[in-house]
Amino acid sequence: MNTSEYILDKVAPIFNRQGYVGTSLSDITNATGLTKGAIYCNFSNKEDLALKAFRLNVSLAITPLFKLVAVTEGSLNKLYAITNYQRSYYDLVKDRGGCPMLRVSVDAKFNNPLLFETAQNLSSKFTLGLTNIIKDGILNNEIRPDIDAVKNAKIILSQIEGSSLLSFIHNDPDFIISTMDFIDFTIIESFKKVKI
Amino acid sequence: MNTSEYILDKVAPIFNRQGYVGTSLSDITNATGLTKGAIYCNFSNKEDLALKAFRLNVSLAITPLFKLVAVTEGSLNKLYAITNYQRSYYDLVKDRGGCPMLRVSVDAKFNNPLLFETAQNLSSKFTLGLTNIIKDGILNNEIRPDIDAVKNAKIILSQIEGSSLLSFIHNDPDFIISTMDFIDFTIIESFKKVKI
DNA sequence: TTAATCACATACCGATCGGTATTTATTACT
DNA sequence: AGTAATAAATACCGATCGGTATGTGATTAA
Repeated sequence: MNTSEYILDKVAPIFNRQGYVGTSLSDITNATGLTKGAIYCNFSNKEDLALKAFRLNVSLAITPLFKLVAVTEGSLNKLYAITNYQRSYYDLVKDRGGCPMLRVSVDAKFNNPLLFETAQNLSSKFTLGLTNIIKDGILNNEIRPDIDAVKNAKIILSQIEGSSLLSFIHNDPDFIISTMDFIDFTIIESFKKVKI
Repeated sequence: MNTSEYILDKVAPIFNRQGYVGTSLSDITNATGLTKGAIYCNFSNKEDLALKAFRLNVSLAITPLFKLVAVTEGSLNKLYAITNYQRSYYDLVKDRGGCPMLRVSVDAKFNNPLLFETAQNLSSKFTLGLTNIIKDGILNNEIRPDIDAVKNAKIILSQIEGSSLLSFIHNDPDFIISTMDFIDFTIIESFKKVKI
């Protein structure tokens, strides 16, 4: 691990907990044990560091889910893989300040366009991914053809992000657990074709 | 409207858009046209101002919903009143920076315990309110007795907050609309007793 | 009429902000 | 061994931060 990676490793959770404006250069030098000279030798400025820290947080919290979905066969199985991944999401991110996409979306919308756009794109990718899973399921006769893929993708992602937020607010993973159970037993169940 | 109210009126949307640390005293003096002397004559410090600004944001965005629910008769009607209120929520808060409960929860958790606790209590009140609506519905024979009130309250609130966030991220009120339709036609519908 | 009070403005405080120029130590190459 | 390149430390910059002490003009009460 080189110095840049070391800095990101130490700093990424801080950015996610305290936000972009809430994290100062002295927070960063304290956490790394390095000086400002070292920081600015490895990153062009604070925004550059924040952006790469966000990418690291995403690669730890969300990218594994995308990879898991990619290697899972079948639309219904992909959906179950998502809810299953989310069940352990609270433990995964609780010490890092919760869901990075959520944090940056709220934090950066009105004062860091570049950072916000990155989070926005990630959210779009998530929505589109869900939509395509459902559409593919319809094409492959796994999912009823009368299911609205876009609508249901929006509903499911809303539940994922909302339950993540509320578990985070109340230190209660049951918001996620209950919501994922609901997605499994009610939403995904309603996707299934009636057996003849 | 006295000076304190005038300041809060001007400053509350800024706090909600930029967050607590993201809003400086000069932002405040610029927005109000007043000087620091006037601000500190009306509020003891920045945290005091932020807390009261949060309360104002809540009183404009969320309190009306609580009042609407209070004057609505019947558990199912109360639930429909909530989803109906949410349908116009995006327009209600879009210029003010989104849902204040969501904003402060994310923003204040690790650097402003007092502010965070206020948001946390509000969220608890919301969860408890939903739970009691469902419980009352069961007692009054409006809702099936096998419905888990706490679980469903958590699920519904997750959907409300999550869809609000995503509409806010994508400037697309349809996240809220689709999710509220889903709550109406699937969740609340499943609460209803089967007609004999 | 004058003294006290009040609300806000002005002027100032030390601390910290993000960022940079310079110096120093280490490594790599010839 | 000597030199160039690199990486981090040091020292410093102006601007801004939240907060306060003092000044001032209007209002009120005696």
